[in-house]
Amino acid sequence: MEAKSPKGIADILPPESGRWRRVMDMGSALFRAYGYEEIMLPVLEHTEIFARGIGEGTDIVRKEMFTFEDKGGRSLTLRPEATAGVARAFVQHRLDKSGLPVKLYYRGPMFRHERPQAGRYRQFTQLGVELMGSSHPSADAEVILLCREFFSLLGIESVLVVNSVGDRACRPAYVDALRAYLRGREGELCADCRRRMEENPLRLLDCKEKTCGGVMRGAPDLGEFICTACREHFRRVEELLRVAEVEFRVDSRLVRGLDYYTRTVFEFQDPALGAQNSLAAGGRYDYLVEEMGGEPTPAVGFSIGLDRVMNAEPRLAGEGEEGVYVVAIGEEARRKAFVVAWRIRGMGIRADLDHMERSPKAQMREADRGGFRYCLIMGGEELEGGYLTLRDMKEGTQERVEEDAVWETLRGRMAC
RNA sequence: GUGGGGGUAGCUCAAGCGGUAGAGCACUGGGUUGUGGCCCCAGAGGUCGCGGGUUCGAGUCCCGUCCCUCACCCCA
Repeated sequence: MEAKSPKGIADILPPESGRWRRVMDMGSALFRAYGYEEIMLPVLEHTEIFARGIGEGTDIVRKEMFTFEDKGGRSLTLRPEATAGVARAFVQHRLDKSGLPVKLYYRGPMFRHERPQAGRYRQFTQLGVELMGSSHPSADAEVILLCREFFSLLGIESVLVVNSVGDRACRPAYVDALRAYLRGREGELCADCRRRMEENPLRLLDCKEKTCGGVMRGAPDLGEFICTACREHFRRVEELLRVAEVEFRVDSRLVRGLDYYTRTVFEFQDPALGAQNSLAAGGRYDYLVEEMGGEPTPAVGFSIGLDRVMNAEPRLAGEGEEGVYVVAIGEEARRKAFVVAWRIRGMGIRADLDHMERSPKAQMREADRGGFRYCLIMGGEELEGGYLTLRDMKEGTQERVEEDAVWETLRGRMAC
């Protein structure tokens, strides 16, 4: 047996894991400040949830899902994204019954079976929000604003691109026009695009194949086919973004790889990141809930690719030294140190001690490396004198503390 | 699924034409019979990805294979 994690699936070790935790905690706090509550979703769903939600013809469903049969012969799939699961939960628990909108956020691992590369892993972490029940442009604007705020708090420069992909009323007409334009030009398209012509012609718009790009340059423009209602909706979203002084670019070729999107779609990109430069993406999905069997419920949301955010080197406030390392010299002192550390921890203060029978010097070094502000030293002298030595590792000073006064002293020091 | 690059110490990397495998960082101990960071000294740590071949001799050359990585594609 070889101890090795599966391809594209990685561990996140300390101290890196600490940076992840801080970013996730910051995100959660931010989402709550905007009125979103956490929904904790299962990692497994029935395969149909994704097949129907994301779209049978999408690459995700066609070739990127971890799908298997359980012992009862049901087909289950590790979630490749979260929105379909949120919609499923929304319908299953009749969340619309207790008042709209429902504002939820989630965080956790997603899975897609792709060839790994920079910024693309088979297990990756997403942080996202869904605002369900409102068709108002202010809902679109709120989630976009929230997403931008997330990046700005981390000091990450990102470019916001928005577009409208229309709805049931107008998109079919555009798709027809696109097909008509492409008819006769199939020979110039890549194999994937020839297939997509039937299943999801919109995807041809952002195909990166050179020849396809050439063909698409002359294609009808999505922006000109959008119906009046969608156009008006998009105009009001843009207006709100301007009021909030959000910089953005409209790109009528921006489409998403998931079928459920309608009207507003957007993406936050980091040009410095390489091929996988999309940090976050989202949009409106007004038909997904009814697709899942619920009441017609318009909704809008986004998802942040946390792995890519971490690759973008977020600026994090440094964590200063804190806590107490208990240094023990001699067996008797070790017994006592064990109890002292336990009591300090009981006070809610970070504390640690040596388990390796190391020298006092090595114990101090451990305290230094571990980022402890204080060392509480006890040895023969202290045991005899009935006091402890408290060393401030930052200032390099130390003082005697009477045993009975230790707890109060620590409590006082930790407060400031 | 298709290409490019690469696998040598825990990490980052060296080893002219084949000739006893090294450095920096990290780690452990010592320099201080009980005091961190800096410095000095010492130590520990390697199936040279794996298998086969050529050779007196292979980290080095040949064949195969696995893995990692970047890109296409896809997308967060």
